[in-house]
Amino acid sequence: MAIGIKVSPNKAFYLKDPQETTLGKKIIKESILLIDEIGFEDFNFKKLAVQMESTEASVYRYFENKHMLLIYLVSWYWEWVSYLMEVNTMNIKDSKEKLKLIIRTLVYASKDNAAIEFVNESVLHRLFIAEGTKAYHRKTVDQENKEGFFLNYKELVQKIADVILEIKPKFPYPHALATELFEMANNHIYFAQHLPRLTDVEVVGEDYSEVDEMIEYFAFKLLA
Amino acid sequence: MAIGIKVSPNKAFYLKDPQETTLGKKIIKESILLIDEIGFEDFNFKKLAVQMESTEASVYRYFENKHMLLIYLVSWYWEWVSYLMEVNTMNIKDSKEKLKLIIRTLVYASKDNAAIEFVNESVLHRLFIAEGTKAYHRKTVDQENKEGFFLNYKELVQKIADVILEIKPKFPYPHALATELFEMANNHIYFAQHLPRLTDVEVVGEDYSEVDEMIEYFAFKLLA
DNA sequence: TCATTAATGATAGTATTGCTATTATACAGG
DNA sequence: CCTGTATAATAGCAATACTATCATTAATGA
Repeated sequence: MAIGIKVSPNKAFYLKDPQETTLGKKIIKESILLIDEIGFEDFNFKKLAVQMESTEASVYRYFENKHMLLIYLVSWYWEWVSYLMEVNTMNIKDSKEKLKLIIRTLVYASKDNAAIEFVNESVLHRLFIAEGTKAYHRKTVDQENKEGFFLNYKELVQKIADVILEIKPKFPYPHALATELFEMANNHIYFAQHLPRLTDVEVVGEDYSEVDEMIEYFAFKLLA
Repeated sequence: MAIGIKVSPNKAFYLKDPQETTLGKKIIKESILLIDEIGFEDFNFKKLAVQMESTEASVYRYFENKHMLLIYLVSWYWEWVSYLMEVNTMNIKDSKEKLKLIIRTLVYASKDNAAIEFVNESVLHRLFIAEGTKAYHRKTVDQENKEGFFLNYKELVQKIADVILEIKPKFPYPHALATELFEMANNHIYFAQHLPRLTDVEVVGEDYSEVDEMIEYFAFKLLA
């Protein structure tokens, strides 16, 4: 996300646009750090206010509750990855090469970058891996879906699916494969770090190359 | 799970074995129904007590908190699927046929069956699809993993991985593929029902056949 | 049959969470 | 300098997440 570019999550996510004010940006910045640190279950607006040296009431002026804040952050992540994908595949002609670069983007989403200064994308990536699915695994999913809460995810998947179809126009499951590539990237980074017997790859520090290799293997085997 | 067979989740999950008493069984039975109905976020022991016509304090004698109850239920599900897999592939010689039956089991886990009378496996399946990942996407995952909370999942994955290796001994990612088959089954049933643009399959009522077909396609393409 | 114990129910109470309301202060634009 | 807007400070309330105590019942067994 080049400097000056603004990520634009759905207006329905917030009561007041956090990107418009200093306090709002601080909420985004600090909530990412705090959720990453203590986990979404233990996170609340009181703790966030303390960490920000602001007040609970002020945070509530921006977001209805912590679920809406998570939706906002997760949506930001989807948009951010979409953007990275675009940038990284720009001017690439070969579809297979494009898919490789897409996979690399999904795995290494956090790659440092001239990004929005108040968002630590690397931490956001980790947050998404750990908490992302909680955004849509709720009883409210259908209503929220109607209101467009997950559009960014769908657009991301559509973009990947388009490339899949460029490679193999008759592939019967382009969206499902796109979704799986994205989910696999996140899942197997998490499994490698926390439940290693559920995977075959290792992650050492920031080195996700084995995950990248594996997903490439899966993708191209399926599209062979 | 033939009548008389007892599922045996880790003792560390509970304060007092719920399978040993009438009230305990009622907690299992009613909590599955209530979580399925209102979602895990809104679920609490007070509401469960009301639904059971018991008291909050009584529920707390069995489970430390709702997270531990979820771990118990999820673990039950993993064990139940493991058991079904065994039964369904018993006496099957051909490894490919075995994998097909395993996939069918993962997708149709809820298939009615001479099961434990106080657990509605069909509802448990739905609950797992919606809430399952919340059991291990928590800050406590490493500690809980050490205490063996996820052994049932690992054993399930190992069983599938063994069959994968029977089919293709040199397949480089047997555990990851096993995990993905399981995760895909759950994800795409959920996506088909709630976020259809993330997948290519349709689920109509209880008919998961398109999911089954798709996962078979993925698995055998990868093992070709 | 009585005494003992274990399980549950009934009730109460405390600390924290989730959220709303009110007023005061600061400070930015006209 | 005035006026509106954003934030801070504070309070408060209802719900949640437990814990403790005691009474009641059921089951066990001497």
